[in-house]
Amino acid sequence: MPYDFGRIESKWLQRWEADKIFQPTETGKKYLLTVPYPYANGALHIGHGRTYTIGDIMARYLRMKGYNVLYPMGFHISGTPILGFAKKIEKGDKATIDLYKSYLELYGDNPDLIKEFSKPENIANYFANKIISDFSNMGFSIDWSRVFNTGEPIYNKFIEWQFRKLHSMGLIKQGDYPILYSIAEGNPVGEDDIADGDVDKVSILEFVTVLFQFEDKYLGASTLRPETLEGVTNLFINPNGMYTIIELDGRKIVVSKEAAEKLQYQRQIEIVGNIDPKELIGKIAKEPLHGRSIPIIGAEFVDTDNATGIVYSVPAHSLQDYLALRESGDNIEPIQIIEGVNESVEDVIEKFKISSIGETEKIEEATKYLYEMEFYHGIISKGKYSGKFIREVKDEIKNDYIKDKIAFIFYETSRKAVTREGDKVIVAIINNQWFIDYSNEQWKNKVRNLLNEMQLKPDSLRNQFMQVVDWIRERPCARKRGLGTRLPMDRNWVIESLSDSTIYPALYTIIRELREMDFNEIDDAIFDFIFFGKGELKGKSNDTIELAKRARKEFEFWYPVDWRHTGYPHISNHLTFYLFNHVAIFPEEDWPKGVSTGGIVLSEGQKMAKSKGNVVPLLTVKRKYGADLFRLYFATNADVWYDVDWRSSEVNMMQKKLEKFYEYLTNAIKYEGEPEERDLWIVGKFNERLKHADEAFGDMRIREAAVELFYNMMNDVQELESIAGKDRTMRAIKKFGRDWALSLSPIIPFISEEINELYGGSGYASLSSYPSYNESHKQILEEWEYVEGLLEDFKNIIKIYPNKPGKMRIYVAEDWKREAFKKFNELGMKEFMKSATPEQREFILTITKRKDAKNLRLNVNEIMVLERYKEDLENYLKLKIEILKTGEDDKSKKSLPGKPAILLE
RNA sequence: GCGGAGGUUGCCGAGCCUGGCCAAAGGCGGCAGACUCAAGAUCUGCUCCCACAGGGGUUCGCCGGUUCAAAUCCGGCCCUCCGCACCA
Repeated sequence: MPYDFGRIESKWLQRWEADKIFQPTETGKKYLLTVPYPYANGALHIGHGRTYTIGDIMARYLRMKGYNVLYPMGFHISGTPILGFAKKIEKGDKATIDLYKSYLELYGDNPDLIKEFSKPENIANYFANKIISDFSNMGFSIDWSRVFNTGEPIYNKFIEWQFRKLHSMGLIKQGDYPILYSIAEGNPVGEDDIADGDVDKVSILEFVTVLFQFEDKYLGASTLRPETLEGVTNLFINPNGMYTIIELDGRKIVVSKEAAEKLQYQRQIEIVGNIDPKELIGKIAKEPLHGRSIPIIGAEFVDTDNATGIVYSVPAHSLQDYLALRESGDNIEPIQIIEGVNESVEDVIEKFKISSIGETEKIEEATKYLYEMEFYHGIISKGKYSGKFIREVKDEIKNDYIKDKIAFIFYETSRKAVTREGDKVIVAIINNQWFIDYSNEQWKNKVRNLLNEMQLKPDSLRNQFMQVVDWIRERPCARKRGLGTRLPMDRNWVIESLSDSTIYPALYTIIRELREMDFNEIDDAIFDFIFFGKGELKGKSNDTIELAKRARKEFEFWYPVDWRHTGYPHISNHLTFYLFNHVAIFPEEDWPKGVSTGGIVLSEGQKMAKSKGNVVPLLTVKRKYGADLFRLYFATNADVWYDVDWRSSEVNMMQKKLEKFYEYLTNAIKYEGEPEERDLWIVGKFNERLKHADEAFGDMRIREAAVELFYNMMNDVQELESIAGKDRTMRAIKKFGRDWALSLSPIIPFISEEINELYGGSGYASLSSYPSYNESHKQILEEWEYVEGLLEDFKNIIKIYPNKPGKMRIYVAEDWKREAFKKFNELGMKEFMKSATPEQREFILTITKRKDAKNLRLNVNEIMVLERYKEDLENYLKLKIEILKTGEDDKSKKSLPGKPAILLE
């Protein structure tokens, strides 16, 4: 019977679905296992597939171990991406249209359906449906009766309830917040909206703009190093630039024209007029600390499109300033204000071999070098902060300047950036931005306590989480656009897509009851009742009350989440929010029990990326290889927490192995008759491997379990076949074939069902008990392993034997050696030596030097075992065998108990 | 910078927690053989060096240490990769 995965997989899919076998009811030991829902904006690839496969393998394993496992799934549609794609399709953007047409083609749908995709909800619905079929095809044991998406009204009500709760607990705040922004679009922009945003990240820099008095105005000079203000010697301004006078907080300030535009998005300013830089150059300004007179010097290197387009110059501590002054010939004496650093600006210029100000790259590198040195080791030697380390007072200095109104903050992008449409990206301050206040220390402490109680895999996860909890601050939780749930406190805002997906596993438990409820009756009181058992449902209809009670029961039964698994990039965001929000909203008994993170998937050795053309869609994999093969590949190729590489050549190798496995099991059943007793070591071997694999599964070491049960077991069977021949092997396989298939059911569920049925198993393999360890063949296994040792020795010798041997003499060690060795093991060296004969002493001294001494099998009746396998070995090795007791022969004297001497001739 | 992971024999990649059965699983690649008219596929064996009757030597990023014994434990150093937020 050839391995036809298409036939087998669709057969079992239909049966599973017809019998709804993955829709658990509230009985027995429950286990709620979740994986974050996918974002429904495109076809899934094998990277997504791996995470859900790991979840499913664990779900299936635990189900077979007697747990009542619920593995639910929903869809994420919140945020801007789907909206953005819909908009682009509406606008006729070619790249986006081609991409979505390719998805339609992939799924075998008419590419003309693309028109539908100008509506975001159509994109979401289309892909949600495709993902359901993709996931089902992969054999995931998901309860689809509980599916929902984050855009539907019931979900919105649930999230609104959550946010009103957070708000009432004082965990939601408002404040001003800098953000990347496109003037042309009038909107905030994320990494995805920026050209090359993924490869060259844009961050927000905080410049301190210091005000230097000039006549009735001020010049706003920007710096990233406000601690050097004491050392200022002059100002630089671009003679070819355009400058504007603005009014801010009642003062007239000169900045570049570009800066003035940006500032309109950051502060309340008014444009007063323009000013020609020539009117400034050569004149004098006053620095704000002591009112020293400072010359204004023209310098073309000043970029008017970076910060305010005016910089102050500290030649003693800035390479660029030093070089500029040296080249302009202005005779200005640097003012040293930092000590404790061994190298001066001149030294660094020397060190990096910089000859002119044009060498931008070298200067950048050297500046970083100098800055890090001064920041970590430098001590301020002038002014108010004298004697203090820069790293300790830098922030204080900045804040003092702002307080004293001699400086303000100017936000700038870390590099020049444009959107994918080519519009300039700047930094804007959003007023009254809503935040979730993750900086709250009491809240953090609760999360820390939870982390100490939780099960986490891999072990390093606990440290990583603790670290994140330490540095996490307020997080903006709403945006002005996007799909999702409107913020109940202010309906102009939409809850941001990571913030609306933290406690939703709770919704899986009750969604079915909510759907039956009269939608208008669903309100906060209903959620309070279901989740906390609080309050009475006054004024609700009887049906609603009844459903709410049922929902309460479901929730109490299934919650908390026993395990959540996802990829490691989620540690610092989603998983952390998941913990924080559970801790805030739910009572302690409903807090998460365990979390694990997994590695990512590489394709042919590289990160998957559309630009590299190595993205492998889940669907094509399923069509080409079948779900079982896909699952087996990921199970065996790397442990959960490591990255895994998808290489088609290796997948092909694995396919052959899997076919062979299937062939063994389907063939074996056709063989009549009982197996030979002497071949049953294979059953012992299976049980040993099963025991080991069971332990590994329990600890989520899926790879170890899979390798043991699949690879190693296949090798054992092939070993048996090469010695016992096909017929005997097949009859032996029948003895444990069904258990073998069942033991692999979490990984290859379809083949498992097929084999289980073939072997007359009743019911579904997926719902069977996991096979249990049985030690009835332990003795024969040990005896066989003794023979394996002999074969090993034979191989070593045959390698160096000049021609083909016709005969092998096997000398079994004399009994006195066995006795001596046993005695030695019992008594230990010291005691043994006291009572031993000289002959015994010499023997023990020589063999204890051998490193394999501990390995000897002493409990085997060697002659009996050798006689049993003599014929098999003769056929296998193609020579005659003679079994003898050790005599006087030199070679034969090498025999040890459990390790006979061999003589070839 | 902060935090995490890791550097193993031609390549990929186990082992390391719980030192000795470790010249170190498995796969790829390579070599030889079987099969074949031939190629491919498949199967078998070999694949650090030297011995050529089961022996010896040198290896697991580098340098030291602990130990009878270190790829494994400890200390220091060098190098690589990943995450660091308003983005799903």
